[in-house]
Amino acid sequence: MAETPSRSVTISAIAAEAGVSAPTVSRVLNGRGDVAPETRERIENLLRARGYRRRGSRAGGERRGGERIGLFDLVFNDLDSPWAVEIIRGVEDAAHSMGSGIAVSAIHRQASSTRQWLQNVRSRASDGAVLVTTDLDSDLRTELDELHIPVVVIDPVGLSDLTVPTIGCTNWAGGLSATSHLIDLGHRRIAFVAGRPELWCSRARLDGYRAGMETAGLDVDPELVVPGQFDYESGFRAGERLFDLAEPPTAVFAASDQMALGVYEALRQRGLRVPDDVSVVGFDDLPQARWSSPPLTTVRQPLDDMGRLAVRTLRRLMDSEEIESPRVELATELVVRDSTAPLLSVAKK
Amino acid sequence: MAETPSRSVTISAIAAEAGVSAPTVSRVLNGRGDVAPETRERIENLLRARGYRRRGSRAGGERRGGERIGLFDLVFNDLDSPWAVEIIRGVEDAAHSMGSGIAVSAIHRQASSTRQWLQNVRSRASDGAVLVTTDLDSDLRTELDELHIPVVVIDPVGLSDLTVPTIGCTNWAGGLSATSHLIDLGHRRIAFVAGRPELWCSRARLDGYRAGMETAGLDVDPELVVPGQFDYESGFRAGERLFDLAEPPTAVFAASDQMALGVYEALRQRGLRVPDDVSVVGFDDLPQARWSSPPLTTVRQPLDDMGRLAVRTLRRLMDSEEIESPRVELATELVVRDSTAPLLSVAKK
DNA sequence: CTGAAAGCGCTTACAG
DNA sequence: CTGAAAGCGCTTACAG
Repeated sequence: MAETPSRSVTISAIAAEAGVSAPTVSRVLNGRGDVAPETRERIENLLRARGYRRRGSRAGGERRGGERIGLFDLVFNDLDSPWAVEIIRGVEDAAHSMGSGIAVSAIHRQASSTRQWLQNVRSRASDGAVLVTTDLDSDLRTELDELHIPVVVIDPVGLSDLTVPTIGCTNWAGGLSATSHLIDLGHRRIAFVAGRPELWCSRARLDGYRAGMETAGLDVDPELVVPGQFDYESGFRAGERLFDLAEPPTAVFAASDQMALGVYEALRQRGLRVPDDVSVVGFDDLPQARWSSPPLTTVRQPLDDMGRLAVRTLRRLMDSEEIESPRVELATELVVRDSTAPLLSVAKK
Repeated sequence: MAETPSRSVTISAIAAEAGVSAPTVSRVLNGRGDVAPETRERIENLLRARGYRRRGSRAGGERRGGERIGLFDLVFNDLDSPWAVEIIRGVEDAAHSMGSGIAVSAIHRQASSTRQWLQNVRSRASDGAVLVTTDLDSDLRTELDELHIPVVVIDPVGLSDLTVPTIGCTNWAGGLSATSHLIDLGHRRIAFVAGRPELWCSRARLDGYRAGMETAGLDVDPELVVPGQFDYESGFRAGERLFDLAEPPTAVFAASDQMALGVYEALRQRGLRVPDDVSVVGFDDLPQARWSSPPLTTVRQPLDDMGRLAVRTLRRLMDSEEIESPRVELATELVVRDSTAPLLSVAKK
């Protein structure tokens, strides 16, 4: 857990601890050349370990509650995630309404770049960071700890073992509601297109699907559970596979909107119509779900609310208030549009 | 034009000019209570006019080239623009590669909020701002000038009279290429769904369409030019109108992807198929163009490159280098996917 | 490569 | 409501 640095982690404090003078520490901080390598390293370590942050001439009495910069970091693995804007909107909105700004960045792939990025984050000394990431390796964790700012992870994907507060959504319940909706419409042969198998959310959505089927007394035909990777392409291939089956499904529940749209395309190429011939349900409720043809019935992940909650949690952490729970899951909600319809000729096995 | 503030706009300089002592200016800056209203106002005006920025104890010699904070502001009117992520990605990428971060914000609707937002921007004292906006009223312009930082406007929409550098794309040429593509496929009755009429880009795209038609010796049937607002809904209504015509078009060129997807839906509801029955072309190349069913042929606006260019331009402005031109337009490019097909039975009037 | 000294920009008690 | 004084955190010549 990143501890808020006890105030007065000043240059002279560091200098004293390192057994050098303040000017030397200053030189290290400003990347000046003339410092002995060992001295430099010793000081750098101390700087990181103590969570030193530039504070200019905030002299005299301390600002209560630790000084605020009015800036949060919002960090993505990659900015081309389809979720990105939704989350940015929520985070920006919450930050804005408490008078703060947000610095958005992406950890680009190369390791060198990560280092540079951390350097940036450190130098802008924001009040806290919201991470949106599927894999948070332990190196990065350590580095983040050394920033000594509160961190909250938004995790639409379901991470397992984190010591940071994380915000997710109810994947299992979402899977269940999508499946029940299709069953209520009379469907019996319902396929499931899974997400990336290494992520917990994929498993939770699958289990929700199974629970829905079993509760309705329906067997899950293993042929109808096909793998996917959350992206359009894998949804398309899953669709091809399902509708080349001898006995194809009458409804498909895809674990992401992108895959659902891939299924659309596979159906279109086979001359099958949504929802007349096949019902399709997605998961996420990305903006394009509303603009697809037909508009997609899907399980909404409240990404903007998750962003807002992340900022509020950060705020509480900054104020050293108690957090109720290290992991909070917001409710998903089934949004019924036009891609699902009652099964006309109830084709039972 | 925002002038880079001559260095040493210090608290004491302001104090001298206002005829008060430094502590008084300090009090104003920190929103302390005990300052006479007139004094406060006088000082505030001076602060803004001189472009005062907190500088902590950057003592002695000046950092050459004006000190860098390593942060750019990226400002949207609203974060729910479908362009937002693309631009964010480009700007983040360019900023990242020059070791800077980006602060993303939205000017929320209320006037009070704008004030608060400006306050934020001012206090984070970024190195420059990229604005993405369709209407930049003159009040906001003045305020921005008073920030004394370089500003570049990304304007996918075609503003008219600005004294700031703006970056756009070749709307007219894009309209022409889309239209020519359809004509090359044998289409003759080609409809155009226009964008928001008050924006220049709408006019440029329309003119490109007209130019394409006339060059091919085709008359533009006024019935086939229908109004739109760039959004999905208006595209849908335009589609309904076009295909309720006695003699409907065989191809539609919509001035935005969102409207093109609306046209898809109108066609679907009428049992018409894309591209078998009707060819459709969009404009923008948003991510969802690739994931629609069928994947949409569209005119690509290089939004990410526009973002990158904006940052590079800002950089040059910061270094007081010359800018080639106050307005640069990047090339659009026709991306052919599966929503356009040759007209089988050449139906000539 | 390092420190003692001087100095900058800013802020906070403390008077009035 | 305001200023003179003291002081903080940091940095830059300047010696050695």
